Amino acid sequence: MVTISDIAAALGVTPSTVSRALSGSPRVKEETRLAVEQMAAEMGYERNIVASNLRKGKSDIVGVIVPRIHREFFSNVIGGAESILNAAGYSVLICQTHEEFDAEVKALRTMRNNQVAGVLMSHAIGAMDGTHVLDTLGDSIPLVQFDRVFSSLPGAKVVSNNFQGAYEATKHLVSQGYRRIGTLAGYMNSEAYAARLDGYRKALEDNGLPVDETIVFYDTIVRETGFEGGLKALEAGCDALYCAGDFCALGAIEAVRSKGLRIPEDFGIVGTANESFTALMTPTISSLALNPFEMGRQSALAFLSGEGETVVVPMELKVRDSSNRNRQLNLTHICPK
Amino acid sequence: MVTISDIAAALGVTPSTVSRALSGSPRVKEETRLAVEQMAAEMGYERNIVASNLRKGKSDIVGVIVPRIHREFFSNVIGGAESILNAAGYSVLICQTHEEFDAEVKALRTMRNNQVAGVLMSHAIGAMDGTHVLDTLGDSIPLVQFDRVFSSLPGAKVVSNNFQGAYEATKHLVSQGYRRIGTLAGYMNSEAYAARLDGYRKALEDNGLPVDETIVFYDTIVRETGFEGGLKALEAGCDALYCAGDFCALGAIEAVRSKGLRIPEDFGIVGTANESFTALMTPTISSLALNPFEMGRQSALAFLSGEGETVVVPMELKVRDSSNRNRQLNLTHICPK
DNA sequence: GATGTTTGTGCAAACGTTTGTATTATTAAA
DNA sequence: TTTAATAATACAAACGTTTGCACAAACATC
Repeated sequence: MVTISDIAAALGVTPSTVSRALSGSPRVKEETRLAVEQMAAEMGYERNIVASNLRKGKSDIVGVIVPRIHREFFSNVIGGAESILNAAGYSVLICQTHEEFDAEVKALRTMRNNQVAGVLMSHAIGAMDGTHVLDTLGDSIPLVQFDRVFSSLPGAKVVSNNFQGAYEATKHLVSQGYRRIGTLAGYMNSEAYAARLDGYRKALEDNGLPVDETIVFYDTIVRETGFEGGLKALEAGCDALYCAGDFCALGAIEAVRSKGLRIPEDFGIVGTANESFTALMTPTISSLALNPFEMGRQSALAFLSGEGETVVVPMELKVRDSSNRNRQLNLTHICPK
Repeated sequence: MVTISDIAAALGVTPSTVSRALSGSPRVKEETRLAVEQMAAEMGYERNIVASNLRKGKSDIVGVIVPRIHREFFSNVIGGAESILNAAGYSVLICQTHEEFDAEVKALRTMRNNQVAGVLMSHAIGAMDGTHVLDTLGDSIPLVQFDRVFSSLPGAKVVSNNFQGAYEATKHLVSQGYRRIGTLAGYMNSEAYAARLDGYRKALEDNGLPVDETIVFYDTIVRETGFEGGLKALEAGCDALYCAGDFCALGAIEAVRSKGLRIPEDFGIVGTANESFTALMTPTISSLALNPFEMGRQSALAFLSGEGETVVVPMELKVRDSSNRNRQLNLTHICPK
């Protein structure tokens, strides 16, 4: 491995001059810089980042902590963050917590020991509050939280606009002429789900429809509970459902079909998250898209800017066949061109 | 930040003793080790990994380079690798290449500068051979390639058993009574697709069916080309298709349906990759599953073992409704319990 | 031409750890 | 009791970079 000392020796200068030349300090003559740069290229020099980091007490590595890398949402967040960070000269160190508190603490410790320049994280379900973050990370490492955030912690936060999104989704169902719109609401211990429920309620109110608590179905997240929720909604006379997840929306669709009803003519469905399968089903499923890539970008930008503000990333309603009564089913994917 | 010198000072010993005590060297008295450990805990000491790495010339970071983090396959590979590496005390540094050669070189350089303990990688489409890897990485950093490998490069390789997998998939179609089985074969400049085609051919041969080149449809990868391929297969009198991808299988299913035929009664379909949507469609799509998580695990294990062997990860045929003539459609997902 | 100000380099310490060698304390053998 | 062996610790250099300070040369000011 060739070092700055080697370059210095080759040029008859000192390592400090080489260091300054390579880092673009104004304290070296233009001529010297050129000579150094040329020699560095010639000798195939690459700065030893580890040594540099030790000396500077900072690294160009940013830690990202997520519950699970291979969940679509998180891998997209990582992709978004990486796109910004890489361009800014940072690398990304990944840890997953598998939703466990202990693993989250361990991940934070890993980040601190590696002296990362900052940490972007989304908390494990198992983490009840944020005290462990401050304890482990100290206050010298900037923190950015995304999606699952503790407002008690300092630093920037990047979240989805769940209220507004659910409001739009519900309003869309109203605009399509559905009149008894229920919801599969998810778990209320999650802030995100609670906000979606609020948005749903507000949309009904604002559009002159009654808010009927008997057609709010809680704890419906996965396909099976979505199916059950769908059946209950039918019994309760619903003609549409805003679903706080896509898997439960899928279950609900199957429930509606099992009763011989048509979608979207007889029953409308909007899911949430824009999972990739929603665009592939027949009918395609309307979904309120999270924007994980953008959340990743915003998290990275928040880290780079160093400001501690909260960024709200809008959700986007993808109107597809399952809620679109006004036009023919979109069959372009079945019969291309 | 508390250092080993602080601990040493507090105990009236030297930093070297503290270092040895903490790393479990047999050259310190049991009594001293205990005292050091206790003091370290008391003072909240955490080893500075950067300094340690600099001195040792090695780090406990393993680099992973993939074309795109948020592709399902790769994020699962990363998840698998991380599960092994984390347990072994390593952290994972991620770079993506976006399928570009230049980005791959940059990623390799990042890895080298960070003095990673090893690199696990899958090459970008844009990389034509492996010379850049050797040039950039040198021969001191162990390399493990997975999925997209250059056999010319040294080190371990982890690949899927495409030949065997396609063989099994095709044999399965034969066993279900299909007799004119075509294939949507994909791009032949990819080793993986070529191997699948070979496996398909061999299975037909071994089962006494003719290998008919007029029902091998090339360059069919995405949904649209799959739809076209499906139509052509119907015109050619096929009653089944082995598809080298899941998206083209989806297209083929839509083509079959557009002609009013039933699946699997009139026409059988098997896809490849086990994309998550295959289990969610109606009917569910049989698919030849890659095993990305296991490939990640094997890559990490290959790195840890230091051996340069090639590991072949078996593919697994997931028999679902689209090719299963022998039993009723699997409706458990529609009507739970 | 003496004094003050830039400008460009060199010197040397520092970042926190690890590790080969030297030194001391302890024990065993003669 | 002396000597040899061993055990435990101290010493000091190293890893490669960065950076405050010192220093010299070049230039400007009066």
